[in-house]
Amino acid sequence: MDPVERAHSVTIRDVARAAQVSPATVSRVMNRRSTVDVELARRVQQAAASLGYHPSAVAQGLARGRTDLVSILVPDLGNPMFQSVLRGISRAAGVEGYRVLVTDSHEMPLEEPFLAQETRLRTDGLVLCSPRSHDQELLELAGKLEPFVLVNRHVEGLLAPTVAVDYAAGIRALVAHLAGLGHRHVAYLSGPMASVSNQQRLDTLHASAEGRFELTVLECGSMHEDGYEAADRALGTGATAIIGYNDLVALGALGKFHAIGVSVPDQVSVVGFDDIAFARYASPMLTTVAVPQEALGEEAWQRLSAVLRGEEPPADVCFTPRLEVRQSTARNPR
Amino acid sequence: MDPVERAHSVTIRDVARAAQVSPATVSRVMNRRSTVDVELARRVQQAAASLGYHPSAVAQGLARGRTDLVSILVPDLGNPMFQSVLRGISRAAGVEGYRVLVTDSHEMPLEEPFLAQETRLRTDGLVLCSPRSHDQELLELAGKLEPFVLVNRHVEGLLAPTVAVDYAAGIRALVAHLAGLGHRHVAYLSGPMASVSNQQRLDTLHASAEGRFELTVLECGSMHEDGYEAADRALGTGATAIIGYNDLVALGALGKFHAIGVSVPDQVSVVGFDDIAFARYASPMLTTVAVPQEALGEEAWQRLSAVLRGEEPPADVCFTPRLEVRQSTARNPR
DNA sequence: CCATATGCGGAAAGCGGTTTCAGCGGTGCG
DNA sequence: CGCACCGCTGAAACCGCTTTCCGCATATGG
Repeated sequence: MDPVERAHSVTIRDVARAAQVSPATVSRVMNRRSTVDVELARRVQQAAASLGYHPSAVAQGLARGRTDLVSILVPDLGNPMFQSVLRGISRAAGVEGYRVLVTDSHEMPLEEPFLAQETRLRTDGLVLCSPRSHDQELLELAGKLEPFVLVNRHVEGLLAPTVAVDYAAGIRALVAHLAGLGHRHVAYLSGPMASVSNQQRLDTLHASAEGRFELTVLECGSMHEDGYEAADRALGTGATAIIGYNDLVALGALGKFHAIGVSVPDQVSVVGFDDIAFARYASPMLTTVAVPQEALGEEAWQRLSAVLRGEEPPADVCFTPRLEVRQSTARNPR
Repeated sequence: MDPVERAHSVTIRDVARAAQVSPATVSRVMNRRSTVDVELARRVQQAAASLGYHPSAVAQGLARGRTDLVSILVPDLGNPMFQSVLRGISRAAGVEGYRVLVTDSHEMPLEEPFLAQETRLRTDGLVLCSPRSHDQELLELAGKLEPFVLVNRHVEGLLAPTVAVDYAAGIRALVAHLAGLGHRHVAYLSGPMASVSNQQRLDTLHASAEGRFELTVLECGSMHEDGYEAADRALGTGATAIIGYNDLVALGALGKFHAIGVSVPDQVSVVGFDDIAFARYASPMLTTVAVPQEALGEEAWQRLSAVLRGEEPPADVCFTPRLEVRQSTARNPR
């Protein structure tokens, strides 16, 4: 009764009382369920409006067994690549009335399983974006994560819908490009060592560089600063071309070269991965392997959405990235 | 009973039954509330573990009247500025066990009130980031949004905790810098016309440019592409310096100039706002007004957190941005 | 040794909705 | 005119968990 103590929101019962109907009827009106007498409906609408009633999403969630929320877990919210995927999902999900809960694992693979489970518990489904955990861990976790979809990662034996990118093809295109420009020594600025996608790129790189050029691998990281810091180390190896783990790293290297007066691509070529928006606006414009980022998110949502509706999700998709040759690569000057 | 039909998750009752205790006791054990006999506790723990029990966040939310979720509404998830703020909030909130629900209004001021309310309904609190709506609208909405905090925007007469940036000071520093370099004609690439912050910058710009240089305003936008597209238009006005609405716009212009062979800063100076990470890595490195982005998010969380705990939030804070002079500005060549 | 304080655990009442089910009056048809 | 059916509404169960309240058993003090 105490108005101070009960600052709480107005409930369906309050509306029912005001409109002199039962809560059931209010619920029906609010949800346009079975037909309700037009006069009653009007009374309910009016009561709801004048009381400023809004149904509690939490209570609805409990009653309906559905929250209209989905989670997405990314390794680094600071990476435009994941931001784009997030945008893609967020936009597509929004159209169907779903909202998105974001969790950032801050590139800490060990935290990932816990975070994934924790965030999943709060929503109806989950999108795992470039998970850094091991296959084994994901397989064990799968049961508790369902329904979920996997983005940017294929896990053998996992039944979850997957939206992936054929990075191997991207690597091969990159290698062919650099070899074609006459480069005989290439440095790879490696991503987080724990990252599976880094491992894959590394394997493919080794395999396809074989016989074409010498490959030097330098531990680096996944962010701007890492690339910036590693750039001159890479140059020191004598490499004439540098492959960044992703665009962030490549752009970081670009920045460093500019700062120390090393000309790209005249003295050294630089390439990245992802084709984030800034790759096109950097100077020189970054040659990179273009991944359809928003489409990745969009496709991920299509699959999650289907599963949530109890339907069969579309078949797994694997985008073949496109080599985007711009200005940061040129013929080997030596 | 049918295992197919009841694929549903295991509830607290299942655990209670398995451990031969009441649901109340299970709850107590799970929440380490009042002391429970160690033997019983063990039984419960074990039952929970073996059944793979995890309490339903939704049910907890309803029962406790608290979701441990907060919302954040941003005008453009694609803007690194907001991503940083989001990171700041997300990180700070995470420490206290809160997760973040993100909503992107896609620079559509008219949608904002609806989205704000909608997203607020699902959580315990809201962070409104650079809202584009009018003061009036926000004032009317305030009651239904509480508790919330305002970032990057001050609204007269609004009691909500506010974390702001003194853009006027930034503008003045910028104007002084450009005037000091001898620029007599400056073009402003205006942000979304509906945006309040754009309006403010415009006003301050007009006021402080008075008597120092001629100011031409061009409608532009808030994104990369907008800046890219507007760059040569700006050059066409005869301006020797260009102020972008934000870094995205400025970097877009930089990209265009590079593409068409206009040298920055030799032929034209370019400055932006925010100091997103890429500003430092662009070439030439962008002169800009640096806003402490993650700190903005962090401070916002401190205030929201206090209100959620029922405490008095810290006083409003207003960061004074710092002019970050880099390489994209130089003396007027004419 | 009895009365009172103390602590632990279960029953039950919510939290704020949705949904099933049954009752009610009214209509159509035989 | 009576019966079956139909559409609309309210009562009540339920979603899964928390928390108050109460009873019981044991420890404690007089």
